[in-house]
This record gives sequence, C-alpha cells and structure tokens, in this order.
Amino acid sequence: MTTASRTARERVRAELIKEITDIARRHLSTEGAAGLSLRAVAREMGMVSSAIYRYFPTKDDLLTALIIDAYNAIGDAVEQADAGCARDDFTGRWLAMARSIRQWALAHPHEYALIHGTPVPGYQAPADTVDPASRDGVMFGRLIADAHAAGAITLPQDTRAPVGFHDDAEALREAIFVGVPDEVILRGLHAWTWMYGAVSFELFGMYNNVISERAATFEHGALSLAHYIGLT
Amino acid sequence: MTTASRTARERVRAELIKEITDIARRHLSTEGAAGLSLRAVAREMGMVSSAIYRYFPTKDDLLTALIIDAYNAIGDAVEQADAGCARDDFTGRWLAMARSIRQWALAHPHEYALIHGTPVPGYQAPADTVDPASRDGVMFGRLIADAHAAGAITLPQDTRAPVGFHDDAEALREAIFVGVPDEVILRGLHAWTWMYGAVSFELFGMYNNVISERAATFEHGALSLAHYIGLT
DNA sequence: AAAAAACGAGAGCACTGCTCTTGACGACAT
DNA sequence: ATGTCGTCAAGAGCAGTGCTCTCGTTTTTT
Repeated sequence: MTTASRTARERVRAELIKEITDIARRHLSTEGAAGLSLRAVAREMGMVSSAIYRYFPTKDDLLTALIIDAYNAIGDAVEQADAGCARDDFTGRWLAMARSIRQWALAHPHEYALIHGTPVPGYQAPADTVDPASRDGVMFGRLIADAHAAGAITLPQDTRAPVGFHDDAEALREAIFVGVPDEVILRGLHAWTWMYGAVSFELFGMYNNVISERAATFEHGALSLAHYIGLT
Repeated sequence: MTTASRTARERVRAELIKEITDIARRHLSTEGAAGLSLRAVAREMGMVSSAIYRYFPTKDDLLTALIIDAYNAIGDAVEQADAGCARDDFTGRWLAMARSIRQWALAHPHEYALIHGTPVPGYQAPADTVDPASRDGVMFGRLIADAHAAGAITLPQDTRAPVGFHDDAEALREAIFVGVPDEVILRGLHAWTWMYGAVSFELFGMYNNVISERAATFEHGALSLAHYIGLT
C-alpha cells in the first residue's frame, strides 16, 4: 500500500467530503438544520443525489460532522479568548470566555442551534462528539481550578452543595476542577448554565421586547455571576 | 343566527379540532416536533389527508396551537405553584415556581422543546402566542415586585445595571416589576435565565456525565440565586 | 325552497431520505 | 501488460411528506 498512490483517490475523497460539509454548512446557515437536504447539496455539487451517500451514508452522519465542527469552533474560540488574558486575571478570563461564546453564537446562530437547540429525536450523539463537546467546559473548569489554587475564590457561605452532589464533584475534581470544593464547583456549573441560557435566550428570541441592550446586560450578568461564584 | 343551529356544525368542528390537537400532541410526545406529520394524524382519525387542512390550513398552524397550549400549561403550573405558598414567603414562592417549571418540563419534554428549543426557521410566532408566552414571566416579575415592596430584597452592591438597561427597566416597571430598581430587575432576569437554562441543560442532555443528582442541584441553584437576587 | 358555505374524498405535484442495480474507471498484484 | 477488485457516478424506484385543486355531498343561511 504505497501512500502516494492511495492518496490519489483518498485526496479527492477528502476534498469532496470537505466540499460537502462546506455546502451543507452554508445551507444550514440559511435554511436551518431542518431544511438541510442531501439532495440539494448534491445538486449544488453537480452530483446525482445517490452519489452523496458514498461519503455520508446517512443524513445524521452529515449532521454529526457539522456538530463536531461546531463544537470545535466553540472550543477554539474559548481557548483563544482565554489565551489572550493574563493568567492571574481570573475574572477577565471568565468574561473573555463568556464573550467569545456569545460572539460565536451570534455569528453562527444555526450552528449554535445545532448544538444547544432541541436534540433531534432518535439522534444519538456518537462517541467522537463528546471530546469536542467538552472542550469549552474543560477550559472553564481549569479556570476555576486556577483561581481557587491562587486563592482568588472566597467560598460562598450562604448555601451548601447537596451531599448527593459530592460524588459528581469527586469525578469532576479528577481532571477538571482539581482541588475545588463542592460548593464552588456547583456554583461554577450554575454560572456556566446561566451563560449558555443567556446566549440561547438571546438567540432564540426570549429577550425580544424585554432586553434591548443585549451586550451590556450580558456583560453585567457575567460579572455579577463571577461574584456569585466567589471570584474576587 | 340561532346559537343552537350554528352550534350543530361548529360543535363537531370544535371537537375535531380538539381531537386533532390531542393526537398531534401524542405524536409530538413520542416522535418529537420534526416527526409530526399531518398525514399521520389524519390517518389515525380515519380522515383522508387533505381533509385535515380544513381545520389547520398549514402545519405551522397546528404547531402554533400546540405551542399556545404548552405555554398555557406552563403558565397554569406556575400560577398554581405560586398560589400554594404563603404570600410573604418570597423565597418559597420562587422555589415553588422554579420547581413547577422543571417538573412540567420533565413531564412534557417534547412540548417543552417546542417552546424553548430551536426556533423553527421561517416560523413567525403569531400575535396570540405572546400573551400565553409571558404568563410565567409575569408571575415571576410580580413576585419580585411583591418582595421588593415588602422590603424583603436587599439591593446587591457589587454590580450596577448598565445605563443602557434603564429604558428596558422602565418598560418592565410599567406593569410587571412595579417599583423595582434596575439592578434587581436585571438580576431577576439573570436568575430567570439561569432557571430555564438549567431545565434546558438537564432536558437536552448537557448534564449527562456531569450531574447525577439533578433535583438537589437544581434546588441548590434556585436557592443560591435567590440570594443572588437579594432575597432575604 | 334557493343560494351559500363548509366539508370529505381523491388525484396529483414537488419534494424528501434512502436503496438497488448497472456500467465505467482507477488501483493493485501477478 | 493483464486481469481482478474495490470505488465511484448515475439512474430508476420506493415510501413518505406538505400542500393544492377539483368534485360531489351535506349543512347552514337567506
């Protein structure tokens, strides 16, 4: 199996796969996930509809590819945002991460919806999506761990994480929230939840006729929730 | 126009409409919104597919009916939860509301997804959806207003609502958050956002392999965010 | 009793995801 | 250089969808 000869065919195959996903992503960004049609993609490529099944045996497979790409795009955005901050500016890093996710979502609403919208019934996320899917969360967890290690988090005293959460916290401390107490982890998850909730609310129209100053109120929420977590 | 004579036809029409929406809701709860098919509903009713268009001229109209029903179901749940609390137990009322929404969502996941999931591209929510859609939020706003009027909210000092939000706050104070300062309104909206974010995260699988004690952590979040709002 | 409106049935259009078969082309070892 | 084998595009076809139009029939209105 000479690599060069095999590459001949595999190269055009890889190119076609890329072209398909690119066209599909473009269709996605105009028609939404439901309006994505394999036949339409094939048509635009000058292919007959059946030919496309050589590359994506089912529509779900195409969607999976787009989903993985979207997760990675978010992961990239978050990592880049985090990298642009001073390591010990923990609140700044959190704000930068939150901002980057909101910005990406506003720029790619349909791809965001693909990830954080209604799960397609019957669609089971394949195993190769879970790593890309957790990149942003891992970054956030590391930030909390960094802040806690630096003594930049004062443990909130007005609530206590439920005992049932302790096992979950143990697992999370394993690799992500290293050394972080239960209550702080849980508050971190709540803040994380708020952030995606806010982005989804804004994108899905729940703030229509309620909030017009979207960016500023998002910023306010992120900052006030930083205090909620205990970030000083 | 004798009411009795006109009712003859209109009564069976109303019954058919109810039967259609009931069947549609059942299909929705098993196949999800995407899998809802007018033809399948008609088939189950022993109707020919074209006949159903006499009652719902388009699939979107059927979905709209289901959406309104879902909004009203949430509104009912929240109102009932609130009514079961002592008027001056503000934190308890908030917890009851949050719980009721989570419970309803867990019991009707697909209907919930219809409302808080990906908006269908091209679907424009008709005017008669906005009133049912805002029932839960209005209840929440009234609660905050009640609590503030009773002096049960201590204005948080670590952040200040952005000036751009002031106009929004003014409008919200008009009928819902009567007398509530900007910062408290905004924190209320953030808490509200967290709550729906948490329900969506739980329902859409984002807490898989992260949080197993769902009810307890939700409770913790609701309580800690009550403090975040300033509820004493 | 006559006119108007509402209705169910059926055929049909354009579209979808997906399958199967057929014939051509390219890569491979002999 | 030849024959074999896997890959590929193409086409026809199936079952399903939303939706439209027409045509008798029934019910309501006038």
